[in-house]
Amino acid sequence: MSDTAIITALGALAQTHRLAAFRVLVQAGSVGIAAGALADMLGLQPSALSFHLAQLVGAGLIAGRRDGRHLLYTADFGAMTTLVDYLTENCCGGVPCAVETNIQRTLSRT
Amino acid sequence: MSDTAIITALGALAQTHRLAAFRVLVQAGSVGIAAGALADMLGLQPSALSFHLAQLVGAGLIAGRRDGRHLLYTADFGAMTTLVDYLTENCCGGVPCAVETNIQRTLSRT
DNA sequence: CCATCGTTTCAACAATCATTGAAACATGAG
DNA sequence: CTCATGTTTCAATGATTGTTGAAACGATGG
Repeated sequence: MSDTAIITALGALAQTHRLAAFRVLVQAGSVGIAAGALADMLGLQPSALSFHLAQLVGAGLIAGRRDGRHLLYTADFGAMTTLVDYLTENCCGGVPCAVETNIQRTLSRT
Repeated sequence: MSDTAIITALGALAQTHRLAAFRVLVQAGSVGIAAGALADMLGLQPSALSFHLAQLVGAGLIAGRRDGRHLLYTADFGAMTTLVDYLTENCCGGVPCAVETNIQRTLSRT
């Protein structure tokens, strides 16, 4: 993921409706959610949501696939991880640091 | 960190110069870097950098402190972690998932 | 086919953001 | 006190972004 791709991804998430949509999709998992259903959940006009989903797709954060008349959208977890890694890269000057993420905490509960 | 604070933070990072500045500060650690030195590194006019630093401060991602004639800026690691956690919250529907961050990899090298 | 449903595309407008240069402010040196 | 240095503030301009409504597109059922 290039520097400009990171900027695009951050910019895509830096908007109320897009962040909300992304989080819903992250929590929905691989089944995905149809555009219309998302629009209802978020209280957006179809065209407005379509605009925002296009930005998220362009940023590589979500993907859409057709299912009959519906378009199902799903979050791309790989892209999310790449983004997180980029932000924390060389964190604290490369010294192992005290920063602990919630993914890490989840995994430590074995 | 509220939803709007997250948006502010993401928006603050979603810009070439601000992302570059933040990353330099993240890697510089707690000593910090003076505004002028940062402007040189990034090739920005002082006023332009000041504008961007103000946005990062406003987003809580960095802090500035005076040292004589200089203003030293440092990254706020806590804010960074909060941001990362927010993005990955309820990742994969709450099921412990395969997403592994680089912070986590750093810490596992014990 | 034809009508309809779900979704996207487009054009237009308002609002927000980035950049620039000049001026102002704070600090420390002589 | 006065001057130079480091940094910020301000106003103006151009560029980008978000919203809206209407129109178009693709897929399905009758």
